[in-house]
Amino acid sequence: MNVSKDVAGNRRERRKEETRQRLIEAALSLMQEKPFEQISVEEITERADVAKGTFFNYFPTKEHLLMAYMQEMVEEVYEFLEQLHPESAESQWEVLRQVMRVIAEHDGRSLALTRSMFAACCHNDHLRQMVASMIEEATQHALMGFQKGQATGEFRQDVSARDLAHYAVRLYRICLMEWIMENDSTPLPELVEQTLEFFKPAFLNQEVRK
Amino acid sequence: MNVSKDVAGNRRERRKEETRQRLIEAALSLMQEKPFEQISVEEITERADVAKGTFFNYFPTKEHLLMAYMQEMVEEVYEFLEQLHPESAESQWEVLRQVMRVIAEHDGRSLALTRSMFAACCHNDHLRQMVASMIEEATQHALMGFQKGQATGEFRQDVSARDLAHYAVRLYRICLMEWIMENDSTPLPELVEQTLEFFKPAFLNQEVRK
Amino acid sequence: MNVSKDVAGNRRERRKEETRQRLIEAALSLMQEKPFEQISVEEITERADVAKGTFFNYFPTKEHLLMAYMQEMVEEVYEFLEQLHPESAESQWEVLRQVMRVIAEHDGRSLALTRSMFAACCHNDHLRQMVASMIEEATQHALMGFQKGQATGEFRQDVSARDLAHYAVRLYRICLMEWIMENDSTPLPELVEQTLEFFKPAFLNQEVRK
Amino acid sequence: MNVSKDVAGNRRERRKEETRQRLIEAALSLMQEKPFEQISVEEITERADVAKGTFFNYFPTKEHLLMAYMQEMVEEVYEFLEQLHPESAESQWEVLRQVMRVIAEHDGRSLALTRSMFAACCHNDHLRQMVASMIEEATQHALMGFQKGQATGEFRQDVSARDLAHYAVRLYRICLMEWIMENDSTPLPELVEQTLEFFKPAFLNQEVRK
DNA sequence: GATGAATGAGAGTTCATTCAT
DNA sequence: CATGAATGAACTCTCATTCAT
Repeated sequence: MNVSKDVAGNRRERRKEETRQRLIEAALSLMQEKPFEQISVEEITERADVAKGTFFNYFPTKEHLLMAYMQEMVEEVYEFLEQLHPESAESQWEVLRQVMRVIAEHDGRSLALTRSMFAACCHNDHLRQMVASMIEEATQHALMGFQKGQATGEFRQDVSARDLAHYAVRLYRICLMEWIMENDSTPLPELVEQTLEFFKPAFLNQEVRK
Repeated sequence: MNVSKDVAGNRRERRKEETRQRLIEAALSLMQEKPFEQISVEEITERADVAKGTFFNYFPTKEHLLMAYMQEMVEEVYEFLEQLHPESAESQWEVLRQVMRVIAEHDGRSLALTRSMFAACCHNDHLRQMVASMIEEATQHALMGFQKGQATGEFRQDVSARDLAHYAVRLYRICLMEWIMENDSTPLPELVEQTLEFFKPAFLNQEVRK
Repeated sequence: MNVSKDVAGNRRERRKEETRQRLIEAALSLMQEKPFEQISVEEITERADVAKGTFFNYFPTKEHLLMAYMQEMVEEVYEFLEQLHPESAESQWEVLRQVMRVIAEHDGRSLALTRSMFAACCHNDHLRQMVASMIEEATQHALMGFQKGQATGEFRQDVSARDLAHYAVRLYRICLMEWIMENDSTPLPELVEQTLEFFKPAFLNQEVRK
Repeated sequence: MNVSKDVAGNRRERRKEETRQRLIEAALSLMQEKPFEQISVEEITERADVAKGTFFNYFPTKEHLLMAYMQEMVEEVYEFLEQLHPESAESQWEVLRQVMRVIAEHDGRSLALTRSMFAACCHNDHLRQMVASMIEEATQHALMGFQKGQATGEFRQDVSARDLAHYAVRLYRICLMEWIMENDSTPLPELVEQTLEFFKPAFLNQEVRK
């Protein structure tokens, strides 16, 4: 009986989690079409194929869905960063480039969604905070690479590794922004590639720098 | 009678223009408090001290006000750029820095407003187009400086002046974005200063670059 | 031109007042059918034959309608009391009886409405306050009668005229309550008549009784 | 096995009754905070620490809980009245006063709850019926006292004992109503005391008065 | 051109009730 | 019998826009 109860409980929980995901995905899919604020709860539930009221069993407020999604994204990013094992690489710059490319490929899949999230961040302190912590995490991670690179003389040494990491992350973000602001976009990964290439001199050691 | 009519017509036109400005300013002032979409026409007209219906005598749609304002901004920027006479300067990099500082001081006055405009751009193709043309204009302008700087050997020559200009403008925009995304912001001009300083090596000529 | 404007303004104002009254009356008519809380704004506007949104041009909240109505009632009662000229009467008790009868006839027209107002008062401090001030006003008015009656020896003198007035008003209210709580009601005026008759000894001077 | 079944059955029944009581008490406790209609089933079940669905195993409808509670109150009052043995008293008026005081002390404990019940009665025929039967019961009981009192000459004899009882009960109810309608209430027992004192002459035999 | 009352679609949210587990 | 996820009708309130004055 315990067992059957557990199993049943699990099924229920699974179903619950599934509905939650359905709601989030419905919202994401709609955000490809228009900004979050213009999406009604009803549209979301319709696309998720649940009743309108069900929405509020999962998210006390429409806004909470966005934050829940962002939370998932944050966790995903953390996991991704943890799985990286860049020690094996010969050039840290190369590592940076490759990591950024992977992220760019991920982010680059949906222009509309990224725009929606961006706009949402403009108006929402919580969301901004979450993004900030994601960025901090990424910066921390990059920091290690830059420290190694500074040690080997690959990177410039007249600024702190922290600053290098910081500006590297910014570089990625400018690409993201550039991308969502253009009407006829180059694919994000390319944009990143070009931008990195251009700004490389600001990171690498120049033999003759005094 | 012709004359008096003209005079009357002028007064009328002046008043009309004045009301228009009052509406725009009311909207801007409200955008310091909350995003554009959360501002109602009634709030705007109330602050502008006109009747609700009057709004639609000036802007066919709430959204048109935003575009009208952006149009004004564009024109303002154009005027500003035309008034610059940077030929007299000895270092083009210095010119760039000073121009950016002036712009940053201008933009830096209202965080909330800038956020609002940013978010609006995310959702509005027209607005984005306007911003794009502003940026293009700015890039054009910067181009001249970089051409001179390349000629004197001040700037790197392994990339086109166009690219230099392009990335310089991007650099400004990343600062803008960074600024609106932080919750506890450094003043925009400082941010610009620091960022420029960091990325300087990506623009300047390095004696020993092969 | 001034004149025509004024006339137009007046027409507008008249229409506005008319709509307001229509809304109030629609609400009252619905309150004969069910308690206020169970009436939706839509029902009210439908019966008043205006659009749903119009309601909120007149009352910021559904509740405000009730208070507006109560305000009107209060003013009506004040006016009524002012118009009374009971000085001419020979017996103050008779005056009291007649006044109560008039009021009872007025209140007695709608059982359901009175119930609704009563219930609303239970939950609403503002409403209660208004009722309280109405009652105070009525008490003040009754006070004068009782003072005269005490002077002529018609009323008992071992309690203050204030108390006499106070309890007289209470007596009316108990009838009102009794009336709304019965399922098969005697008409309110009769109820008042009987009740007054029964409690007369508590007001009149003893000596007079045989 | 029969036995164990019975025992188990008893336990089950005890638990069932207990849950029922918990639900009722939870509702009552909430009614101290806001009117019944504004209380959701979920709030009740939460406070009773059972699942939402459980509620409907005990009461087919939210409203039924109120009636169930009222039923309990009715029975309680019946029991209370039965336990009274007022024969021993010398003055029936004194008996009346003391009984009313006891009831007033009971009712006087929760203003908000009393208001809630009152309002509920306004809208609910069943509830009103129950109250009516409670009142009838009380009146019946009072009747005996008044008969005795009339026999001894304590009470006036120009009206029926039935009427005396009737108006005595009304007197209590007016106090109750007065109490819930005031914003700054005198304690109910005091109110009752004062009111009884004032209206005494309407009950007692005249000759007896000094 | 200015006014502001009227409009009505639509928003987010609540909640009594049902029912599969 | 307990559970709590699902339901969907109903709610109050907002607001861009229209239009008669």
